[in-house]
Amino acid sequence: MKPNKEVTIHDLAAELNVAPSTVSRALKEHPSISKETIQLVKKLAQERGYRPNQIAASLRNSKTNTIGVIISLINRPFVSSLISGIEDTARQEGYNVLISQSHDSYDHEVANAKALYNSRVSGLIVSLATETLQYDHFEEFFRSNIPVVFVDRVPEEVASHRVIIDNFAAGFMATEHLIAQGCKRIAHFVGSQHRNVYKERFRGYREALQKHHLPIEEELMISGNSLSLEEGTKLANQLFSLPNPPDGLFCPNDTTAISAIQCAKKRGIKVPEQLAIIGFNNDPISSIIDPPLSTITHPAVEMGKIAAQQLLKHSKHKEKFSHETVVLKTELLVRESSLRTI
Amino acid sequence: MKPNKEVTIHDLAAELNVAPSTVSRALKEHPSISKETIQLVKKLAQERGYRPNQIAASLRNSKTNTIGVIISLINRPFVSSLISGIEDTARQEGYNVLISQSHDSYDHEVANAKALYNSRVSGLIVSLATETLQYDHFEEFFRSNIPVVFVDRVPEEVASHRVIIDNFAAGFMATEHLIAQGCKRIAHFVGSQHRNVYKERFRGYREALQKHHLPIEEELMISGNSLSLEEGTKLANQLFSLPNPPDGLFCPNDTTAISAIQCAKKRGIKVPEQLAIIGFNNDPISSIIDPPLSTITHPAVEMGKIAAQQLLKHSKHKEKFSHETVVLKTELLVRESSLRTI
DNA sequence: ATTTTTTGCACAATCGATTGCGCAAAATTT
DNA sequence: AAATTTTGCGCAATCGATTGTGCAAAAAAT
Repeated sequence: MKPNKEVTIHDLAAELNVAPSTVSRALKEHPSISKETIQLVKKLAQERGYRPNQIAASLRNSKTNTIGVIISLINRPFVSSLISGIEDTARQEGYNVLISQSHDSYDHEVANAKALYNSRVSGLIVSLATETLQYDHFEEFFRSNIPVVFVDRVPEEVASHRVIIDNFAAGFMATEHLIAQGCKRIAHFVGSQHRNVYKERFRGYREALQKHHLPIEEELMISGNSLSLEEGTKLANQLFSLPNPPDGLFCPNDTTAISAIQCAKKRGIKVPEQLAIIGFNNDPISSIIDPPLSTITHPAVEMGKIAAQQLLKHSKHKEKFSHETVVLKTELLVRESSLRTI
Repeated sequence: MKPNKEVTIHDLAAELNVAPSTVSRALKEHPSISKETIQLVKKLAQERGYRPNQIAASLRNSKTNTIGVIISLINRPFVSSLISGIEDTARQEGYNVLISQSHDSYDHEVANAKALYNSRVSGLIVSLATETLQYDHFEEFFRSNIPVVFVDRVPEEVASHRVIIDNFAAGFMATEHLIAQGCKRIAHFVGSQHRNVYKERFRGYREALQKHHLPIEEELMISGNSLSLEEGTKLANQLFSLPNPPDGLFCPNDTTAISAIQCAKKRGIKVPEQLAIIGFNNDPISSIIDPPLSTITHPAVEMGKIAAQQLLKHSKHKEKFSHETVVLKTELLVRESSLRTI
């Protein structure tokens, strides 16, 4: 057995005294090839350990059977679950998944988009970087008719395929829950207003307050950026130092909610008695912390699956420009951090 | 501007009245092309928005500049961090990263290996599935001289490139720490003995006991499989139901340690006073739980980086068969769950 | 038995970049 | 001025699979 040498359709063709084109068609069971020839070719292919060269096929077809993914950072619970969903679905359909991290930087995102475009991906799934405000780097995909599906963090200005949740409704629901628990002064960590997710959650928060005739107070809306554990601690300290501290807190992610709980503990603020807290995402950690964190479920794996399905549908059937938006359900998950026995 | 039509070196060549080969060489600053021509070509390439077609280059070179990755499941903290490290390093060098999940199933792993092989990846990074006991599916990579680097969960029987930690030393260290805290009956959740990581941690545990003349008791070594949160709860309950329960517990991952802490809490077992617990991995969750979990640090991101570096080194220089094993440092991270004030 | 249709396959171009070989013009040496 | 070397670039094959076109043999229709 020669090493380093792959069997090609030419080898098979030569051995069977047929043309390479016949072998190619036989392997695909093309109707213009007789059953006997098909059997023969397939048998020999099996014996010789023939493996189709995807690269050659990709070149010929200008199609790679590869999905490109651009996300912020893989090692975040939501993101890794999203990718997990994408990968499972794509691989079942025989597609490969190429991933790239933007690290929430616009420049990285642009560079990754270019790289994936050059790699001739069949489609692209994107969850935008926090920084991203313009979307020119996706234009060439649109022009080349390569489907792009945005997930979770989507552009508001661009007509596109989307898989999202109703962040407004979720924010509203979370806030209303705190109100129902008797909270009168409800604070919010305000995420980057560039991104739909934080913007909408914030809007939901404000409208819930309005609906229930609670005042909207500037000092209770503290702006963050990365919404990391560290930043969460900073924001929480800021909040708890107010002369008139809040009795409820809606965090736009679980990470900062965790920070808030820990910070509250240190200061001797009782959760949920003195301060009811609710997060967002249902990260694994939210069920572990003490007290367990109330949160909004976020169907990450399912989002990934659906995004991949959308992409494959458009990639295969070349349906053009029926920009669909899929909105997935979220649920209020009440745990102890917000549950008062009134 | 025509849509759907990519600029090729032929287009550039035609416009400049030179041969495509000249364009190709000019773009690579090949010495046999004059400086002026290089300038000319590069300028036009820029203007026309030329993008090299990786596919065509890959076909010609039988090289894809793509790294394949096979891991168990992306949405685990250790794994996603590992991939993050791989991706960062690879992309800096202009490589793409193709990921696939084995879901800890041997069959999936084999299928993914085949798929990645057919995609002609330039190299492969693998962390083995729990189930995997034979390694034939990597043979074709070896034969084709495609570098394979095993990370963390590596085969013991196959000569290969490896990036690992010293699981034995870590297990020993963890156990000795519990002994130093005054524990006399130290339990261990025994992971799958197919995998080096759990096997070695277990061995470290036993040898530490021996060194300090503590009895090795069968009933304190409880075997798990998935080592999931759910399984952890089961194992913990089993352990705590012993007539003579342990006063120390070394878990081979943080997940089961978390389960154990929660289970202990429910039963009113005080951690660390009655039961000192130490985990493994330093998952984010370990610092959040109450009491904070002592653990062994596991340099996931760095492992990914080094694995990618190893791979790229071998991929580029085609160095053959100098199977290196890189062993990374781990540290004992003492938090409250094991810290007794003796 | 001849014409028409169908069947089964071969030929050759194509996808786009790469590279060994070779040739002519320019530069250098004698 | 002639011989030699160097410089700069073109030609054409190659990587492996795909596919439109065409042609001969077999099958069907007249």
